[in-house]
Amino acid sequence: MRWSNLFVPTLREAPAEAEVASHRLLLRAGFIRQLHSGHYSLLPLGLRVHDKVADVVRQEMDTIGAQELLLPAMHPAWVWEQSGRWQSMGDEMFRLTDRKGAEVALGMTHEEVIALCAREIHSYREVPQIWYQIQWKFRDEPRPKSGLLRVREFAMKDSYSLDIDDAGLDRAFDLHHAAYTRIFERLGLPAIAVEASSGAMGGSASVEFMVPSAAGEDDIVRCGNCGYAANVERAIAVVPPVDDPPGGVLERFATPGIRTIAALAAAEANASPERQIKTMVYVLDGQITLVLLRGDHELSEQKLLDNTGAAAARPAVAEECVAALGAAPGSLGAVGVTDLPVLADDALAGRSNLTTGANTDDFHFRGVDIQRDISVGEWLDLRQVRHGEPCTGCEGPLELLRCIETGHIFKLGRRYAEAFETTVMDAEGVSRTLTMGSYGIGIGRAVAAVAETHHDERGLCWPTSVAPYEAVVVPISGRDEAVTEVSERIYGELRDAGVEVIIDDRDARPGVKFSDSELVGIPYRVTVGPRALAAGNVELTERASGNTTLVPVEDAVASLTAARDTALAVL
RNA sequence: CGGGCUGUGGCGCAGCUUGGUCAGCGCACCUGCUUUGGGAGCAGGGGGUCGCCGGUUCAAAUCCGGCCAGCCCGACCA
Repeated sequence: MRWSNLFVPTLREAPAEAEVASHRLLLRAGFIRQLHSGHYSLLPLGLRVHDKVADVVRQEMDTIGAQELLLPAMHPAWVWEQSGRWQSMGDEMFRLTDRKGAEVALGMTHEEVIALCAREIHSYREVPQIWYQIQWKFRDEPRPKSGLLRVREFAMKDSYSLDIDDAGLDRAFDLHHAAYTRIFERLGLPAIAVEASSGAMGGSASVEFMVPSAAGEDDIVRCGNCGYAANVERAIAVVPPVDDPPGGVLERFATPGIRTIAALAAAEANASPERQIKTMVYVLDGQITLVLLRGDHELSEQKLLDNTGAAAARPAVAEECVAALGAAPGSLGAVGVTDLPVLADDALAGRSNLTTGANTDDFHFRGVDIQRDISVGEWLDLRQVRHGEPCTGCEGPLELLRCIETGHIFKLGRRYAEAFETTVMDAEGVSRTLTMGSYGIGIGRAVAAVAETHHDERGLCWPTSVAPYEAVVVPISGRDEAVTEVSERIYGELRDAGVEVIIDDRDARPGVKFSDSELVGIPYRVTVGPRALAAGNVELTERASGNTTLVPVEDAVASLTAARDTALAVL
């Protein structure tokens, strides 16, 4: 490809709306353009990277025996009604009406369609199956952001395993786990596999592949010592015990104007945050519920949902608190509350002589003994782990890491197969419902994650496995015939050698060509200039390291292909 | 959905407070000449209903109201 023919609209300055590195650089380097919030056009270079990422995924899926298919992006409403998700998906599903008045939706995922296809399987002899597709998915995200990281339409590789029993599902799950590990390695993504919440999908195992990045939206906890890793939605840590002074007598006292844990700690002796009870009022599936945590602990809403089985949780508004308890937030407590469900975090178990709100504005209780004074309905793990807390496995300090979720695998079980009566006959002639697993990788998000992980102040530094082109030949001084001749020759030979190469044949100054090739992030550059050429040499520059070596003209192609092959072998 | 910010040629911005020779600057683009190892120089040139609608006014990019869009934080989110 000749740069003069290539559509790469590079920008000297990044558009103001781009904040995170991948968004800025993908825009500046001419890979993507936004059409609308959450909807991006992939320009030629962007599509090449996208395709390469998809190909890596495809190869590794094929390696574990998965078969590619392609399912419709538009689904009739009844399919989603039959699985119960027409309602539960809510506003996140794009819905429209066709000319006949029939309701349809743009698919956000394909469990239903797969379960329907799988009805063609009739015998245990025909399983296991792993089917995958790379398909455009649509989700009406409340807030698209960060370029390709969170969008409303995107290509996703999703695969589905179909098995007759749990052992088969376990095997399919493990195959995917291994395949995903290889995929992210090949993409140059330092993904960490973490235990995750299954969320609304249910299921018995759930692992997310997380790439550390400040641009991410999820937090994970990791132990550098023993390797424990989990999404904060599930993570646990050792909570060092707190010594409560004995002899607490329940006593109400005035706390005028005090509304926060910190203010109470400052005003009252023996009421440091870890010796207070934080009372949060939540509405769980419509039911007002008190949620109790240690004063210095944070609630994890996902744990609240997961551990109660509730479908929806939201903090109660002040009016609801007053109506339910007689006081506004800041003076709330669970002492003596018997008409509402009370959930308490495990870290409060056995605690005594604590301080908490008295359900009268400007009053608190001291001397509270959880066991004696509060009717706890259920003890649960509800708190969010904090940076530096001891690992439950080895006591090593846990680190909290912000990450991009690039992959998620989990066991669905029989929910969808049951909804569509997807059954097979087993060896005994008994009808058995298939069990499914679901395994996703966002292709565009992976592209962004690679950009996020591989760039410097000059631009992108693509790993060779996904680079839009592998090499660029840069002739310096288009007027020098020897330079032109050697450049064209090397360009032709590289193409013949199977290298994806561009020649920057533009009538531009060297600085422009260097800057553009670095911004775009092509891994190898061959610079042909009169200076080196006079001694029979050209320069070979590696984008990522910036290292330049002089090589004789006749060795250039061999050196470059060797370097590329070495890089690809590792990926 | 709550909070904050922003909409002026392709990109980055100034102008708005104090309405009127303000539609302007840098980059990009076009033509010509020169130039060619890190985003060239000179000369000439093209391009903008100032997000949209309405109002105030002799006069609106500028003031007022409404709407729309985008970005950021939070909530939400297989």
